[in-house]
Amino acid sequence: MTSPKTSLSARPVPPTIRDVAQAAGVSLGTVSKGLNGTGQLREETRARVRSAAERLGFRPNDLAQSLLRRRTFTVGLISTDRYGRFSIPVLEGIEDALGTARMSVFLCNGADDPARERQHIESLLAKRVDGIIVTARRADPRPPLDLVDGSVPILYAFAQVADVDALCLLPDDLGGGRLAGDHLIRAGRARIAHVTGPVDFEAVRHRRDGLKQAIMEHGLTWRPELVISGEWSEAWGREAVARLLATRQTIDAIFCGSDQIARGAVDALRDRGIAVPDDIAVVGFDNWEIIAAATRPPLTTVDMNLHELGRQAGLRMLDLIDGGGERGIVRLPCSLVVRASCGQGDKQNTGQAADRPLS
Amino acid sequence: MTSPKTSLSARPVPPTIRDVAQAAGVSLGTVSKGLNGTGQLREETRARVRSAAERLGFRPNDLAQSLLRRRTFTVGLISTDRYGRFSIPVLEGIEDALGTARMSVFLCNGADDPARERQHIESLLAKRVDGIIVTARRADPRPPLDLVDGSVPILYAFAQVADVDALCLLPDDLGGGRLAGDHLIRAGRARIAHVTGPVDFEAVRHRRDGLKQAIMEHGLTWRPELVISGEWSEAWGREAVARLLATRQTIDAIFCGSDQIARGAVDALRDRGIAVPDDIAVVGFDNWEIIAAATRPPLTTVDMNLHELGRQAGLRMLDLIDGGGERGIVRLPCSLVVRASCGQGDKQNTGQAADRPLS
DNA sequence: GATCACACGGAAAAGCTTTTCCTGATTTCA
DNA sequence: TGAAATCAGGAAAAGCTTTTCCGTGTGATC
Repeated sequence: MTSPKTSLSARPVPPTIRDVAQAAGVSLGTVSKGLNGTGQLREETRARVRSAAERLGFRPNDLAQSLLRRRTFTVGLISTDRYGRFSIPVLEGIEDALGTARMSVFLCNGADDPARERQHIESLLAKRVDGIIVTARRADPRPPLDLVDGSVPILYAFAQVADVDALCLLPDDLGGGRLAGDHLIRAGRARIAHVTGPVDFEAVRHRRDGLKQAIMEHGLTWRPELVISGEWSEAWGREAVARLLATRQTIDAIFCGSDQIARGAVDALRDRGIAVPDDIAVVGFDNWEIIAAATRPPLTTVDMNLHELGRQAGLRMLDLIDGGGERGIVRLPCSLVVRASCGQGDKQNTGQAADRPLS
Repeated sequence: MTSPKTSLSARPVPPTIRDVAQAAGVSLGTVSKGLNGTGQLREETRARVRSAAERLGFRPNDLAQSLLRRRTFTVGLISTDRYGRFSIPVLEGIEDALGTARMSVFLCNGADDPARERQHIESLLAKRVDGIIVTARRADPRPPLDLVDGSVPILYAFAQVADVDALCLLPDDLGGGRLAGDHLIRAGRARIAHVTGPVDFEAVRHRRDGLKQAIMEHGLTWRPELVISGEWSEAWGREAVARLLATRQTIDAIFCGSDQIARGAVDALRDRGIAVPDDIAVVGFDNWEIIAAATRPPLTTVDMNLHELGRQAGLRMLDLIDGGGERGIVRLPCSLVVRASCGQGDKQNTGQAADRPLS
C-alpha cells in the first residue's frame, strides 16, 4: 500500500476478476459464476466470492463484457440543439425507456456542425453502440446519417429525414393545430388569426393545416389572409400584432406558432390596452414553461410531449436492436395545456384529443 | 439485398482486423502496423492493407483498443440541469477542449434524482471512462460523488461540492457583481438596488458582495436595505419593483440576480411608465439570450462565459488524467454584455474586467 | 467394494486489437 | 563467398470477462 512504487500519478487500478479470484481462493470462472448466479456452485462458495468482490470493490469491466457479448447496452443520441430546449426532454424520455432495459444513453452535441456530427458518429460507431438516435428539428428534412453501413440501427426522433426507409418519430403538429383551433372555437372564438414561423418548416405548414381543419369542421370560414409568417421570436409576435391590427380586420383570437411568438403577441396586445383573453384569446405552441408561465396572462399552449416522444423513441430503439424492421414516419399526439390566455376554456380538451375526430 | 438469406434481424457484422488481414493476404499484426503507420512494412504492403481496409469499411473496435490501452479516451459529463440552459454550453466547451485531444464526451442526465445519478456513475465507471465531470449548480454544495474509489479523476464544473480535495470550476460571481456595479456607476448611477435570488445560493451572496465592493470602491454608500431576495422568476422581479417603489426610496438603477428577474423588473417598470434606462437602469445576470434579447429594452447583463468554463474544465480534465493533482476552487471571470437596458455605457468595460482592480 | 451419477470448480477459448519478439530473407561488406 | 546487418512480416501474448467443456471428488446404488 505505502510501498515506494506508488508514483506521483498513482491512481488505484480497479480490481479485476482475477484479483477477486485470488482473494477468494477460487478460479476466474468460478468468480464469474458466483457473481452472476450461473453455473453450479455451493452457496458457501458463492458467498465467499461475493464477499471478496465486495471487499475489493470489484466492478466488472464493461469493455470486456461488451467485446464478448457483441453488445454494449448503450445508445448514442446525437443532437444539434444549441439550447437543449428540445433535446433534454427527449433525452430524459429515452433514458426512462432504456433505463428499464439496463441500457445507457449518451448525448453528443452536434452543434449544427456537420464535421463535428461526423466525428461523433465515427466515435459512436467505433465504440460499437447498439443504436443511434438523432434529434433536433430543422426547417428542411436533414440528410440521413452518412458513413453508416447499416450495422447499427438509426432512429430519428423529433427530426425529419429525407429517407423513406428511415424510422422517424415526430409530434403530430397537425393534431396540435387542431387542438388549438378547437379549443379556441369551443371558447366561442370565430375569427382566429395565425401568427407563425417560417413557412419552410414543415411543422409550420402542419400546424396551420390543423387549425384550418378545426375551423372548417366547425363550419366556420377559413381566412388565409389571417395567417402571417415570420421568425420564431417575440419581436415577430409583437410586430405581427401591429400588422394585424393595422388591417382593421376583426379578430377575437390568435393562435401562435410558438410560445415566444405568443408572448410577443400578448405583450403587444397589452401595450395597446387590448385584454387577453377577454378581447382576444391567445394560444401558443411548445409549452416552454419558462416563457409560457411568465407571460401575463400565462399561456394556454400546445405541448408536444417531448418526454413521451423520447420514451417512444427508446422503446422503438429496443425493437430495432432486436431486429424489428419498423420504418416510416410515426406521429405522436400533442396535448393542450390550459392556462389563462384563453379563458378557462373547456378543460376536457386536454390530453390525447388529437386522436379523436373533432366532429 | 433481396436474397432469401437476409433474415429478419440480419444486420451486417462490422469487419474485424482479421477480415482485413485475410483480404490483404497478410497477418493480423501486419494490418495493425499498416494502418497505424508503425512497424517495418514495405510501402506496397501498407497500401495493400489500406485498400483492403477501405474496401471492407473497417473501423477499429474501440472496445478492444480501450481494453488493451487501459484508456477509453472518453469522459462522462453528469448533469442535473433539466432545461439544458447551463449544461449545453458547458458541454460544448468541454467538447471543444477534448475534441482536440481526440477524446469524446458523453452527457448523462441526472435529472436531479440521486438514484439515477448513481446509476449513471456506476455505468460510467463500468465503462472505464477516463474521467467524470459533474455540472449543474444548486443552492447548497452538493455531496461529492460517492461510490468512487479514486480510480478515476472527478472535476466539478459549475457545481459546488463539499469536499476540499475536489477540483471545482466556478464563475467568479463576485467579479460579475463588481462588473455590473462598476458599469452602472460609470453610467452615472449612484443609488443601486439589488433584486436577487434566494440567499442560500452562494452565488447570490457573492454577486451581492461584488456589487458592494464596486459601490464602496467608488466611494458611494452601500445600502443593505436596497437588497431584496426572492425566487429566480420574472414574477419576483415584478413584485420586487413594486416593493422597492412602495418604500419611496430613490433609486436610479437595479442590478438583478438573473435575467429572468431583470425581465420582470423591466416589465414592471414599463408598466408604471418608468423609463429604462433613462429613469432607472437595469443590469441582469446570465446573458440568457432568449430572455435578455427579447426584453424591452434588451438587457445589459453579466455573462458567466460557460462555454469557456467548459473549455477550461476539459483542459484541466486532461491534466487530471495525466496525473496532475490540482484541487480547490478555481474562479473564472465573467464578462459584461452591453445591450440597451443601461444606456450605451462605457463599452470598454466588457471583457475580463473582473481581473483588474476597480480603483 | 466397484460402478455410476452428480456436484463442484478448474482450464481454456472467444471476442478484437496492439505490441513485442522472433524468424527468414535479403543486402552489405570484408 | 561467408558473416553480419538490415528488412519484412509472422506468431503470440496481453487486456478482462463469460461460457463451454472436463476432470476431480463425493455419495449412492447394486
